[in-house]
Amino acid sequence: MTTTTKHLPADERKAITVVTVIELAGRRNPGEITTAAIAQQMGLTQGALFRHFPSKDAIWLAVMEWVAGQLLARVEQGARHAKTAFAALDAIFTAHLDLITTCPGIPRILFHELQRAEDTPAKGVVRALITEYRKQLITILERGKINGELANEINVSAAAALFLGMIQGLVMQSLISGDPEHLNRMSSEVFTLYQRSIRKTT
Amino acid sequence: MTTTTKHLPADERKAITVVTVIELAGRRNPGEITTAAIAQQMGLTQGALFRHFPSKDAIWLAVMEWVAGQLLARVEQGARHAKTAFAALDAIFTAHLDLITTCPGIPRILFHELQRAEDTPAKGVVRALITEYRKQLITILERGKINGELANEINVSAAAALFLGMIQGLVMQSLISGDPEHLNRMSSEVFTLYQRSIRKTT
DNA sequence: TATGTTAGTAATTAATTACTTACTTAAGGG
DNA sequence: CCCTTAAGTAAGTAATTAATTACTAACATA
Repeated sequence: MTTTTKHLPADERKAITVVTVIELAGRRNPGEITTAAIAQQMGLTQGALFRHFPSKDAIWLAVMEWVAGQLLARVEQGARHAKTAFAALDAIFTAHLDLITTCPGIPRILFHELQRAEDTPAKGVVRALITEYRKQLITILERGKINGELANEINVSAAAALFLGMIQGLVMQSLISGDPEHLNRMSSEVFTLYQRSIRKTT
Repeated sequence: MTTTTKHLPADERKAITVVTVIELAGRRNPGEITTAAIAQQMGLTQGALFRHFPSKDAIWLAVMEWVAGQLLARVEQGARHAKTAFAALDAIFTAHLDLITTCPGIPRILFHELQRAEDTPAKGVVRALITEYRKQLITILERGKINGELANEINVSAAAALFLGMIQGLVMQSLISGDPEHLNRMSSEVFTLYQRSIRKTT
């Protein structure tokens, strides 16, 4: 029996808050997620949230840190356990899309935070996330050049940008079609094209 | 002398409203643009806006129609005056980035509208825009296959998705870096990669 | 010039929002 | 077993927002 007590330790409550926000972001505009909506989804009163977070921005910060952690962990694991550069890129691509498929709210949250005009701490976390992601990609791409997998003339910075754009494009397409299955159907075809764009042509 | 009277004909006032919103979206989060802010930027009182638009959503609808018109006009022109498929894609790519550079608010507006949960009329316009854009791209790509410019084995639907993703990726990168110049520096390098992804390898 | 219409103002309204406060309840260690 | 304290409730508050209202100035034209 899961003793569903009302009072939870702070750490646990914080963790639940984060996943609740991500779940809500999968269904509605992140900018329109109110503290009242978060609380209701958790079966809590609105005021209770402010026992654990000093402000709404603090909630967003916690969410971003969780997302960044999840995504970077997958990227790093993909980068580590792969022999070739292509295998590494494929692993990262798959892991990234897998995360997005399980948590459709994540790309929406990231987009929304980047749109904000103010330089919030949460935005800083997103910026750091993308910067680190790019760095990992560039390392892999340069390794691929040395291996002879990739053409020497390609611009690795552009190749990293295209990699991220490829994922974004897939996300946008599924946002438009409203069909999350769209993502899985298209992804392998698009990745094939990406490989063509950087591979060495013998 | 440009008689800067206060009273303007409705059509003119509507047009000014649209460009004002786009200009504001370049500097702040589209979701946080209030009717008061729009009015202030136009040198008008807030209530006056509702003489010309029945609701705020109607303002967004007008903005989307204007954006869609601008973008599709450029796409179609790019498609028309080009001899080869690659030339057409290049023309569209350049025209699209040019529009974004002059009006940085446009991609932000489109992203924001796609994020919204409700199915607003404005969102419908965006959906139609992207659908038509994709259709044009696919036509060009298929023509390219027949020409022998493109490899026969490529998936044109995926190639269209990658084209849009490429632009999105560039926009996102410049959102992150906060540097609009970043876009121009990177764009040609990324487009080179895109060409590699679809061209026939002899 | 008289008259009807369009476009404007200034003030107000109802709803919503993040955040606060005063009080209550449940945990759990000495 | 009690008592401190962390966690939760319920009812606020001040600020902001889209939309409305009653009124006025500018324009068109017969």
